[in-house]
Amino acid sequence: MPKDTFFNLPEEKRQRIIEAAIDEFATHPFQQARVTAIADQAGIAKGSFYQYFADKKDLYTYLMGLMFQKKISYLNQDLMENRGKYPFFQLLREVFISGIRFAKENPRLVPIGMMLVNDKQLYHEIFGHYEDASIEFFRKMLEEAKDQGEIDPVIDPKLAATMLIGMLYSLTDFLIEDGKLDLDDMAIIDQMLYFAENGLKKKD
Amino acid sequence: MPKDTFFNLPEEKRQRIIEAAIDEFATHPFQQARVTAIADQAGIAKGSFYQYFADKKDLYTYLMGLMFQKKISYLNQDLMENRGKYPFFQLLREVFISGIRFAKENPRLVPIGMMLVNDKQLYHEIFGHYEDASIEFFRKMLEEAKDQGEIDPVIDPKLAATMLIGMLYSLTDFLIEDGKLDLDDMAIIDQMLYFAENGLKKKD
Amino acid sequence: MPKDTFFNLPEEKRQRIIEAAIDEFATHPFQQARVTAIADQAGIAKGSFYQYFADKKDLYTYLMGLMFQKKISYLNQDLMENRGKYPFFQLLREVFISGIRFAKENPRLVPIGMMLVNDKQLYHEIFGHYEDASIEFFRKMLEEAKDQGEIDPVIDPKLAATMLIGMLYSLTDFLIEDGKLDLDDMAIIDQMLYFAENGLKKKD
Amino acid sequence: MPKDTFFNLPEEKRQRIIEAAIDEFATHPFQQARVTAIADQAGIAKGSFYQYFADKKDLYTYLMGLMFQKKISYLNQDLMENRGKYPFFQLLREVFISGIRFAKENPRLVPIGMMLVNDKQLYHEIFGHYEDASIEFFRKMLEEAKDQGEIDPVIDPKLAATMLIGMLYSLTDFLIEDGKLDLDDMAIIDQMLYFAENGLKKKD
DNA sequence: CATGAATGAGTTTTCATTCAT
DNA sequence: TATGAATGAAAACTCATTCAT
Repeated sequence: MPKDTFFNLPEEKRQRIIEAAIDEFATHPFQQARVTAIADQAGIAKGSFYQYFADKKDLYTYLMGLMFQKKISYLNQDLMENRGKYPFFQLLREVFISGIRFAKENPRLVPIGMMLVNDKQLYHEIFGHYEDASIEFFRKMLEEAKDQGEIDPVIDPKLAATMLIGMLYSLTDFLIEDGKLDLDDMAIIDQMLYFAENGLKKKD
Repeated sequence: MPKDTFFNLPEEKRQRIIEAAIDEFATHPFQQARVTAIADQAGIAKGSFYQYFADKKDLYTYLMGLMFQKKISYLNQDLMENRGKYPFFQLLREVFISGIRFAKENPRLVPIGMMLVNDKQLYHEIFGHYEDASIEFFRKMLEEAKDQGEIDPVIDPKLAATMLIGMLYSLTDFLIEDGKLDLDDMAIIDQMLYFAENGLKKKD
Repeated sequence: MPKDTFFNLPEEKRQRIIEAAIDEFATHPFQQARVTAIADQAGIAKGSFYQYFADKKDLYTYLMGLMFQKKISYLNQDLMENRGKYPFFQLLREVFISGIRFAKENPRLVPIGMMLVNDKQLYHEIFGHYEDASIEFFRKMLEEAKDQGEIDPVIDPKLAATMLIGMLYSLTDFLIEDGKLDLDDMAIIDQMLYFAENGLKKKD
Repeated sequence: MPKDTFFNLPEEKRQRIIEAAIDEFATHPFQQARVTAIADQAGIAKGSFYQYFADKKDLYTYLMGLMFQKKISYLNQDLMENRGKYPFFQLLREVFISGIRFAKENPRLVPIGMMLVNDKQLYHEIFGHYEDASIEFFRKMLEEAKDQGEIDPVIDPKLAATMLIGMLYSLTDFLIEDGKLDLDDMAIIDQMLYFAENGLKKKD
């Protein structure tokens, strides 16, 4: 956790530091990211950095927390809280939409997340050793949908969750590099859903 | 490219160096990987390293080339060369099988690939700016299959290629961490194929 | 010297600062001692510290003065003022007793003194270049005792003073680490005196 | 332990480094001593320092080892090995002589030892937690002499050992600062011995 | 070819002290 | 007077690369 001094800072300065940190972490993996670059970019003294944060990881962890919250905030809360009442594929659409909106509106955050996912060591230091949260999230949804008879009974929920996550990651990564896909966002979501729905739904 | 001196080395020594490099790059992202560690592990002098390679990246690039070739070598050559003659989903099964076999038999190579994919900067320095090869490969296969009427006409080949790649990546990553999935390799491939086939095939 | 602001402080706050300083200097040599730790421990703002003291050394010097006074205060004043009237070895006993009582009752002050004695540079900056006061004190006492015929005439007073000081230092250092000696304080003093007396007194 | 690279260095360079280290550690407590100063003084690059030693403590520990050996080497080996055959006070004289010769001939080493003795933490990290070696050494000698009837039975060996050490330390410290004592070395030893002998020997 | 010592730029982190409010 | 944010000069340590032998 950042120190009190950080939270006592004027909003504007705090933002400058956060933006500078995002810039650095979006372009360098954690170990390569330089405190000096962040301080310079934010226009603060190197020493000040350590008035606000215990060390590089402290800032990084804080940032990951913010990112996580932000990502969550893109999900339609009503749908998530009452997910029992909605059909699975509507929920899935909702999740796809929020994931892609998040990526589009926060393109610099995507590579940070990607790098973290790839640095298993760091990931566990920050989020502990419980199972990858997103996979768990999808797995549960699939399990419930299977019980409701919406999903093909031969499908293994964990495997399917892993595949859905993979699709989503790969796609958002692809999306934020300009011009890699000609389709507009809605078309992409429709195709993903079409693919997933036909792939997973119960055959009659 | 490594220098001639490297290729003049006795096979055994060359292998030792390559193995040492794989060890280091499998456990550290490129920038973090230490030339010293590789030299020590290979039992050569640090100075010798620079007799064989221009610098760290030279070795890394060479390694990526070897890896690429090895990966290719897992594909059934007959199938690939005559791919016009086989149905798409049989080809896809073949690719899935080879991908998973490669990952299972070369688990240290998987994280190296993952890390590289994540370091866009480095990736482009090494493979240039042409499109991601694997996506291109799948896209073409899908394109042809679409022409043959095997694939649902509403499917966008590039998008579908991206999704298939994503699934495969996510899964191999998952696979090499022991115990993350209870299914055996064949069951995994069957499920992936079942999912992909239902998701992509032409509906009647 | 501390600034006026320090002496205008309410007694209680002044004490808190002094205690905090003792804590810090007892556990860290001067250079290692941190102003921040003292301020934190005393519950004052870092800036306030510099309202009270010119710098770290200012506080340290002040503390050494207090310590010196306190040490003196353990000496039986009557005996010291009229030391001409008492036999040397009674005075010596008195000094030993006061030295050990001081160490026992102010264990945190002992290491501070030890560290200072060991940092010649700092010692001279604080106490100037006049001869070590304690040695001088003993030397004079011995000189007088020699004139009175209590001390063996072959004894060199300055050398003997140095040896007595050495014994006393070494012992107090030893004493404050629990369990290093099984004897009780009085037995220790008796032995020291027995040793010193036989070593120094005039033989007949 | 220094790395092999250090021992492979030409004698002359190794000496330069050792001398530079002694200079730095003689004038600064361990924490205050600067690697940069040592490297500069020795005329080597900062990076080279870390080719030779794991870190600052590595060099320091090595130095303490050298110092210890050197100190031992000043003792008359015959006397020490056959100490059962010699009277206690002759042995003591021998130890005093060697201690003072060592200090006189290696004046820069004395403050290093003093500082180490005063940094309990560091001392234990380097020499482990066994009892202070010099005190033990004297204690045993006294014990044996007591059994031989050379020492006054009321004397506590451990306490006496501590006092002897204290005298010796205090004196060597005093000695190396020029002009602090007018006596020549032999006179000093004679006085110390005269003092100790009268203080400790069995009264008839 | 092989060796391994030498280099120094670059990185994180610490902390006494200053200064604006 | 009190505060606590800001500063920057150090310090330890790392490592790719060069170079003399």
